[in-house]
Amino acid sequence: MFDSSLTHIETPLQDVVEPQHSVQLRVELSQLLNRHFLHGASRKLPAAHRLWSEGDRRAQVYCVRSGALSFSRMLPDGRRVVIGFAYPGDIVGLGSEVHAFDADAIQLTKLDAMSIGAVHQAVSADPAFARLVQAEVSHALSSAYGHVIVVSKLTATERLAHFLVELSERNRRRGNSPSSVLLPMRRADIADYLGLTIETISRTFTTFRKAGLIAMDEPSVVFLTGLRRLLVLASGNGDADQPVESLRLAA
Amino acid sequence: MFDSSLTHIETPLQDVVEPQHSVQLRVELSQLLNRHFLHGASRKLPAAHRLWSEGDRRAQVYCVRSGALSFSRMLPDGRRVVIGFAYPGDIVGLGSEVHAFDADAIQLTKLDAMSIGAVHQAVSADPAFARLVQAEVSHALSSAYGHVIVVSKLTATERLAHFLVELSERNRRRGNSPSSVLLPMRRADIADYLGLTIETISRTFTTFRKAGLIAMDEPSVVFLTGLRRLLVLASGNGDADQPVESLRLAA
DNA sequence: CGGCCGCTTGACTATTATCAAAGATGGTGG
DNA sequence: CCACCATCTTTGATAATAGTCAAGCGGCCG
Repeated sequence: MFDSSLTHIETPLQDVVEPQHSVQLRVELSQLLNRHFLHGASRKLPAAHRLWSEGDRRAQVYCVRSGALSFSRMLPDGRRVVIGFAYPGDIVGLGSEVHAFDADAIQLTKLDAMSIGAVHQAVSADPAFARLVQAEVSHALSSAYGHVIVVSKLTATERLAHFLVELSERNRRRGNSPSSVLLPMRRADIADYLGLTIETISRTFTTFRKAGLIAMDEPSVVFLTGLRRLLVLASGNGDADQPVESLRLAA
Repeated sequence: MFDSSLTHIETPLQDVVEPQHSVQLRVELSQLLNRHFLHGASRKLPAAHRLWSEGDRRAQVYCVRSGALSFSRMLPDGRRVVIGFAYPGDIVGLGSEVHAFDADAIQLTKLDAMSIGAVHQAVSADPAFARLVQAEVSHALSSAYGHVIVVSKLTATERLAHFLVELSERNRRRGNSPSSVLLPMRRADIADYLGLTIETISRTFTTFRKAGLIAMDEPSVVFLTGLRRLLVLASGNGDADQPVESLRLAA
């Protein structure tokens, strides 16, 4: 039981952010979360409020019920790096005893909390929950690796395409439409997540819009009208294909 | 035992690549490795040879005895991303059932192998080994997070400083001198690791040399003559201090 | 000895950051 | 209820960092 728990770590096929929960695991998920988190304390965190700070000792593990969180870190000179986001259904606070990043609500966010002790108990008592926990840790690892690729080699265009595809994939896995995504975070968060500036983010959105890849009425709702081409961009197919060609022409 | 194993994950204080093995853990380490890896098959991998490829199913877990490995991934258009390196004492192959990256020897590398089954057994039988495994996974996670920061926000100068400091810290933890580092990998590997080009790496080395931060006789041996200033650069203290000032003047 | 590979350096280009300012949007107080 | 203010987003002009293209140097191995 123990042996398999640590080593039986499933890795996503691609540099995708979401855990590739198999269908069965996905089915189990809501029951599991309810079983273990419902009896924990519930918490409501207003937008821009901090759940924990870098250096804090972890006291609770949370399940995001609604809203969204950002994980970020401040460099000494004020530059900020956003490591990732958490959305409803995600379990956050696993992986380290001392938090390595700040966690902030980017919207009004509802969380269910479990104490560390309760997590320990649940892990030993419930193999399915143990798998869930391990899947979350594994997911975090492959997500981080994927993100390294995105920020170290992709162009601004490719990074934003990747970001949108990431959210689209998440929607699809959740049974929602993959052809539109909600952006609960501000442009600054996206910029700091992708290693770019808000101006570049904004300009790239405009480029995408003019190229017919997306449509936006409000900044926080994006319709992926050219999902196929976005996918090509997101995977880093550089200059090999025509989609980029047409994009350059349109830009 | 099981409960603590997954959640009792120690995280490095900083965005450093090496696990912050406490003194006691470090002391245990050699015994542990010998106990569990000595009876496994030993393997000698020539430079530039591949240990595993992306997509391969994991069959073995290895302990690096000598030499060095690189973990990398190829983008569709030929761009390469180096995710990290492994040096003697590192345990590699944990964390996912299907390898997410290629593993290549960058030197003649000696490895001791354990089958997955043996790892499972050892984890359940030996709590200390379980801690070691969990420390490696935890280390990989925080290492990946730290690397995201490096490649997403730091300048070329800061990235290379960070890289050198990383290796210096490793030396110090191992009881070796922190004031010089060996670079077993080629410039191309460093470039792909830091998200830069070989030309930029080379130029930055030259800048460091002219600024008195380092000294080099051969490309693979670097004396960190200005370790203090390198540390400041590595932490991303941007333009706040004088070290960068003097560096700009010297460049 | 010669060719190959890796490192360094130079000239130029290009992508993205920076600086600046003008619309939107949303919330608050008069 | 409307006006004002703050905040966020978009757009424009310019600058800087790193990339690209190209060539020369040096060591190592056949």
